[in-house]
Amino acid sequence: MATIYEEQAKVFKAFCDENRLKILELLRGGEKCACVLLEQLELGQSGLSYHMKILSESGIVDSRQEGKWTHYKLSEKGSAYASTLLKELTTPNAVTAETACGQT
Amino acid sequence: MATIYEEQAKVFKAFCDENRLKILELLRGGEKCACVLLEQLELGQSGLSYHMKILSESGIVDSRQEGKWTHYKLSEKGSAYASTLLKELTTPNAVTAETACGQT
DNA sequence: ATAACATATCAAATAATCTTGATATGAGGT
DNA sequence: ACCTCATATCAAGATTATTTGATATGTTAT
Repeated sequence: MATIYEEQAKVFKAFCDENRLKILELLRGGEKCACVLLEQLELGQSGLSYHMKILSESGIVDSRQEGKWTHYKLSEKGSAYASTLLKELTTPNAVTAETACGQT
Repeated sequence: MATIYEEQAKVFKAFCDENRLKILELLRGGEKCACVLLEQLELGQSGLSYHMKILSESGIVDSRQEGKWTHYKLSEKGSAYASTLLKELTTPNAVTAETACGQT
């Protein structure tokens, strides 16, 4: 069972690795087959598969099977969710008052 | 010299660790002194310092010295930048056309 | 200047992530 | 059924991140 923090972290892991950022950059150009991604990256086949799994699990990328090929694209829903989550995590909530040093 | 990808990844590392997410959650309640954060987390002093450094370097958190104490708070600027960056990284750019499998 | 305290840095141990090569799975074609 | 190809999974090693305890730095008070 994953904590809520682990769930949230999973979303942002998509953006925390150089190879994954490169993959996302490629996907901004539209849906791509794994074989096309493989051509454009300094990555072995199993390495690409590893990163695509992380991207998929983050929700940022959607995949679609077409015969032997797997196609990947940016997920609008996933991206919107990440965006919302980021805002949530960085927006002060007025409820709790500021506490000075030493106070409980 | 860091690549642009490393720079981008640095921003999102803030959100990729359970302890840092807890710290951000606390900071949503307003500026906090390190000693207050320490009380509320399952972390040693050096561990807290380690994570606060990562958060500061991500730009998401600002720090302020006041005598012996260091106060931390969410950075509006940093959060806004992260938000913009996330959008950038996940928005299709119309320029590049989609490529079918096997095409260059 | 010295002592007491808050925080930062360092170094070593541990844990998590990433890479790589080998093998497994699953689809299509013969 | 068998072969080929695309992708996934596994396992081992390499790399990077995190934790922990010890020490260093810098501030305030005496």
